Amino acid sequence: MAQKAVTLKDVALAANVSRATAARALNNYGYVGGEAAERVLQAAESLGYRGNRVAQALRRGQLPLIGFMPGDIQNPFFARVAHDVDVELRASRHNLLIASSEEDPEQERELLESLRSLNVRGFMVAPTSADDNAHLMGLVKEGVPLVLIDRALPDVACDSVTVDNEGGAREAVNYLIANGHRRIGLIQDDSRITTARGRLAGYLQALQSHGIEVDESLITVSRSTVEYAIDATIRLFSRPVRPTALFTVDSLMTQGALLGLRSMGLAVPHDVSVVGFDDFNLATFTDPQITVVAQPVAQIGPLAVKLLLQRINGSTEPPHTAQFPTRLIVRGSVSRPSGARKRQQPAQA
Amino acid sequence: MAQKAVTLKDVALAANVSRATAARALNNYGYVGGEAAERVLQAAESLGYRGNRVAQALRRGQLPLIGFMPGDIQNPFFARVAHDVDVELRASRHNLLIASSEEDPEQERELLESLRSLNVRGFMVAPTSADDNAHLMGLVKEGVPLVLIDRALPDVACDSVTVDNEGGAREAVNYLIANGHRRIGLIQDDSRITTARGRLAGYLQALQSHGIEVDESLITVSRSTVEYAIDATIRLFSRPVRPTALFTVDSLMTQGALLGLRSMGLAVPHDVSVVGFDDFNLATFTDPQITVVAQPVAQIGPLAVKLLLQRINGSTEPPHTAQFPTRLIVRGSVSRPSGARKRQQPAQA
DNA sequence: CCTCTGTGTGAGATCGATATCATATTTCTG
DNA sequence: CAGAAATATGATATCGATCTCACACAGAGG
Repeated sequence: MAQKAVTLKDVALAANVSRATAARALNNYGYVGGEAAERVLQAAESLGYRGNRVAQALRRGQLPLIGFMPGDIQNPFFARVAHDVDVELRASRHNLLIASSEEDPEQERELLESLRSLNVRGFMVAPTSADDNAHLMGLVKEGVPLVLIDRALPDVACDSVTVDNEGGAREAVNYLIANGHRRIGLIQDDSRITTARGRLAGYLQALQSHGIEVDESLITVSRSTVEYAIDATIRLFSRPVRPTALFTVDSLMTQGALLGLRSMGLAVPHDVSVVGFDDFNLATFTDPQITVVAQPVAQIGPLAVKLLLQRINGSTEPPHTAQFPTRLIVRGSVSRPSGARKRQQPAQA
Repeated sequence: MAQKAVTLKDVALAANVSRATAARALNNYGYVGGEAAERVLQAAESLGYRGNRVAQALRRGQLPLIGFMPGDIQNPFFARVAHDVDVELRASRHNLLIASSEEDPEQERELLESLRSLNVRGFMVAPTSADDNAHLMGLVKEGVPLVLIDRALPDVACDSVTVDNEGGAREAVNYLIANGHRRIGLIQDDSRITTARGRLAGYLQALQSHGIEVDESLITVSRSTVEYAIDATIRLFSRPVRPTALFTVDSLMTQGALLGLRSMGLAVPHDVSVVGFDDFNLATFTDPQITVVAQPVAQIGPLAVKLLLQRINGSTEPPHTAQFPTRLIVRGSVSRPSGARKRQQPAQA
């Protein structure tokens, strides 16, 4: 099929010089005669010489590629980060290899292996599991540049760019509590995932600091897709005693929750108050507008790239763990519980 | 930094055989003694031999990579396709290189060049421009496997997987006309993009087939992001004579339009009816639910992969141009125009 | 006992780019 | 004008995996 590409040898031949001289002319290093250089450049141009990045990579041991491994590229959060990373990386002539782990630790490991053997320059990973990460520690030990995005791992000594999950969740739930809610549902990711843990921790802290007993039955796990979240919501709200409020840990789940509630005929915020982690496009178009914990998405990709490039360029600084603050954006999806049992809520007045 | 990886040579040394024998044992071909093979496998295992895909690629001239070039990975449509492609490709041990063209033909060309020199096995491209595509024709001429996604190009003789843009748009606009609208706004992409052209054509056909004169001032161009679409909407609806209905050509623009209309205090569908191309998660949560032209997104990625792999495996069939039908999903965002001048709409009753 | 075939193995070439080294030529310096 | 320094160039090794080739040695058949 594909006719073979023009190689340095072809160029050298056409310019009537050796490969060595041709290489020197093209990459301008060493001594090259002006006239010879001219002929080489000319030949390269007319033959459409492109260079073979694979051969170059073999020579210098690395491909100018970055492996990007989100949980799911369809999540707008990761899509945004991927986009920003792609753009930033362009400046340093790297390309982006994207491979979703699909939140499967096994797949994460395998993909990492496979990209590793491609001599990728570095990785940006949103680790699927908080515990099971010998493979990541291995990377670090071998000195492979690695930046964790969205999810930090204390065990893995590398750079990370995250968000204050615990604080954000706490603020959200505090806000619900301040509005008189005590039965607050939580729809969260698989608890392997560190962000899920952080957000759960924030949820628990908020409840406990207000002396509200934690009811395990209000905590539901869902995959991070709209469809799963719809199911989870329906499950949660089909129980005999319903939550009066709901906190969802990412935007796809928030959307799923909204759709689930609607399908059950429950009105937001009349029947159920909702706060979601991560803002989304239509949060202000829904009726009511949705109150969310916003993350500074736009800052994550660029910072991650900066850190990664520093490592690639040999920085041996101690790991830099950036954690951005979140911001509660109050809109209209929270009100006081309608059928509230007043006695249980002394702080309400 | 990164300590050097285990090479075949190391394995051979450890197993006390030559590189040739080690290679034979690992890839089982040719004659290898049972005992020697055993030792090699053992050594490879214990040393953690991974193989160097770059060296392999140099040898056989290709990297098991596919270049995927969407207009914007943040568009849920492309994110979905990318995800599906990623998953499908995994089965044939290929990885996905994603690089957004950001709808810039120049960038598309450059990225293509740069991925080309990586000896990528094939490309999936959503071409940014309908006209300016010598670079893609070049690829085809050189026999590089290429599948166009979402946007076909008649000039480029290669496989493509698209959707019936013209028909979908026509159906949408016909539906608006059937509901009594005659001043129908259009928010569309840059007209370089073939999908924009197709959808525009459908829009025009619908109008013309009903004898409605086309008013250029109702056609607005926006980039495909929520933000740009908000602006475009506001611009469109700030003109003295407003459209009574709006057709938007992709889901991000639909969302932007909804937000823009809301910001102007225009209610859907009371003041403005809306139909959007491409369905989206929250289309059924908004109030009203949004009527859309749905595309069979889930089918695009898998088919594109199938076609591309066939090419990679040497198929020389004539180009296969798949075009999926669209489906109008009627929800609640269209009603009869409120201030309609009845006289002009004889067909309304 | 001596070919012939089937096994098993290593040496070395190859893929394409690049860096090192050695070898010319100049050109300059004293 | 000798010798040093600068310039220009080509041979060749290298990166790691793979494959061809040639060679060894076994047992089989004559």
